[in-house]
Amino acid sequence: MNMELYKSFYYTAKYGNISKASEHLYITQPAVSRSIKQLEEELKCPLFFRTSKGVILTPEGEILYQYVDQAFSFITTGEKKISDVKNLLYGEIRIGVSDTLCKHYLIPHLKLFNTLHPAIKIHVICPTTPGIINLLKSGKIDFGIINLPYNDEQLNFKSIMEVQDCFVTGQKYKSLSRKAQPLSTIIQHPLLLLEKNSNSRLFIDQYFKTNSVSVIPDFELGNIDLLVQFAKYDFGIACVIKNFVEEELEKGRLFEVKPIEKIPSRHIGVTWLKNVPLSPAAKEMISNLEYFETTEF
Amino acid sequence: MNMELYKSFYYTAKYGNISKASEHLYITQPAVSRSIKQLEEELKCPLFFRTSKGVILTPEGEILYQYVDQAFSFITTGEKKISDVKNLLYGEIRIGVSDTLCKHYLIPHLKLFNTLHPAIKIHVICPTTPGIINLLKSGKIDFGIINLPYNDEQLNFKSIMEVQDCFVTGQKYKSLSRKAQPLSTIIQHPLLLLEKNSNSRLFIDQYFKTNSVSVIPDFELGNIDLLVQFAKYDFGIACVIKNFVEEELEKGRLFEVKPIEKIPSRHIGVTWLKNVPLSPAAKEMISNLEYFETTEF
DNA sequence: TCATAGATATAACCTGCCTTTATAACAGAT
DNA sequence: ATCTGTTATAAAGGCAGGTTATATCTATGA
Repeated sequence: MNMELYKSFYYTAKYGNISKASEHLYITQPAVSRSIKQLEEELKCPLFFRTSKGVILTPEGEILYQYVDQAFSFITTGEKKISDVKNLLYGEIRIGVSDTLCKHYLIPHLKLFNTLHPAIKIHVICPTTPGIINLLKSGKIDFGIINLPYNDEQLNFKSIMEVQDCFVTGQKYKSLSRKAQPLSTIIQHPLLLLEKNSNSRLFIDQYFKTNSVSVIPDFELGNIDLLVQFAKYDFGIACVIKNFVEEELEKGRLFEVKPIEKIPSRHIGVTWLKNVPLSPAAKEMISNLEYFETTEF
Repeated sequence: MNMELYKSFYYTAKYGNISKASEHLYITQPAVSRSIKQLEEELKCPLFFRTSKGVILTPEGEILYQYVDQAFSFITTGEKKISDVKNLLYGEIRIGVSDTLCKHYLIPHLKLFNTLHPAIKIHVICPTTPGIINLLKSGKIDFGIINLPYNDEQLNFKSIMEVQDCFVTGQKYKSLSRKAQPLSTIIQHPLLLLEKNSNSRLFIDQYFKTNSVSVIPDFELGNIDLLVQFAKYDFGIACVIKNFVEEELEKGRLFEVKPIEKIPSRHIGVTWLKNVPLSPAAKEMISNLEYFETTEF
């Protein structure tokens, strides 16, 4: 059954007038006239009484119209929703992000995004980096926020923030912060590092390796907040992202222990599937991420 | 927006596979492929992820599909309803008919029709003959059942039963029933006739006029049942339709007074608008009417 | 690693349907 | 009687959309 015929039927029924319908359809009257005739033939059923003032639905036409009318309003709302999606008036974004980045980077940003686009629903899930990659590839999230570098053929990456790792400590080892220390000195103190499954830990391990030191941390913790807490309570020297502890350093609650061998800076990035187009909402959020300033503790 | 595109979209989404969709649409795969592309262009929005195993709806496509799916099932049920109407599995019939014809002719027929077509709703309205004509012309009823003859350019008529008027009486005037009486004798007794607004009354008045008698009835009643009751209670001689009082005559509760001047037979007929096609259900009922036997009191 | 199967995309061609044009027929209204 | 607005009909023509042929991609299995 040709759906185009129903378009003629719909407008003709709506206006009770084939000529009016043809105007709204931007085609000529005979075209509509014939479409209706064709529909009537295919349904084997007259749908309109023809009069000299227009047309009137037959009882059968009336019945059909009830359904066709509904059908068309569904199509129309469907199209409206799609246009809303494009205009960020409707939609949802699913984000995968680690605990730390969620707290220190994403949350403040989400707050802004939400005030700009209140109709967009946002889901956040906080697994490890490999978990994020899996969720991405199985289509469960739109994009992930991870620590770079990361290599994957199927993924796009975009740096959204440059971060600098650093060593921090509490009162007990404050003296070390007076001047830069050789890495070999630093590692003689108790060390607080992230757990082995994190990308950040891989990065810092690489740094130790590059500088030919072998490290066995005294504590391996799940996120930066815990590292900071342990450092404050003088359990040792923690390796954390400096950008996220600036306030603690300024207010003298933590002290930076600078190694002579500089830790290279690295990047936080957003990543998404190459072969899958992003939704307009996700695109919008990603494009905003890079311009956004992180906040402190 | 071209509705045909949604047909391709619908089947492709349903089967997650453009090739499968093309089979169901009885067109080739590139045709469907292009239709979808066109729809995506018109909505300015990708609707499917293409994979090597088929296609998967994008989030926007998913949203659209919810609406399109609904729309299509409305169209489908609409078409189903129309087919039901044709097969007398759905529909309604609105009938205009006088009290008397309703009781003695129509009701028994409706009972049969209803057992044959239980899904058809039937509305009966019982106005006078002019009322029936008005309802017809204003589209409020599908057909009327009236006493013929009746003349109207806009109407079709079809005789469905031949009826014979007759004079009947109770015990009091029983003696008149022994042999045929001259009309002049009959009218010297109290007469019971229908009210002046009825077609039947016009007919019998015409009969009196033809036979050059002038009649002033003692009672003018609204329907045949009342005439029969009054006759039984010896109020006089009633003029009624013989077909509807056969049982009363047989059982000796009424007696026929035969006039020498025979009353011409007349017809009950069904009438409907010329320029408006009848619904299948109405057509079916009308075609059955003529074959149906009337019942007695 | 290569070949295969099954999916979609692309390009060119061409056909048939649908639109347009032009006209008739009809009903009300002026 | 004429004019206006309605639908129906017939003929002609153009283009939307279908077909054919081919490319490309990706899993899958030998």
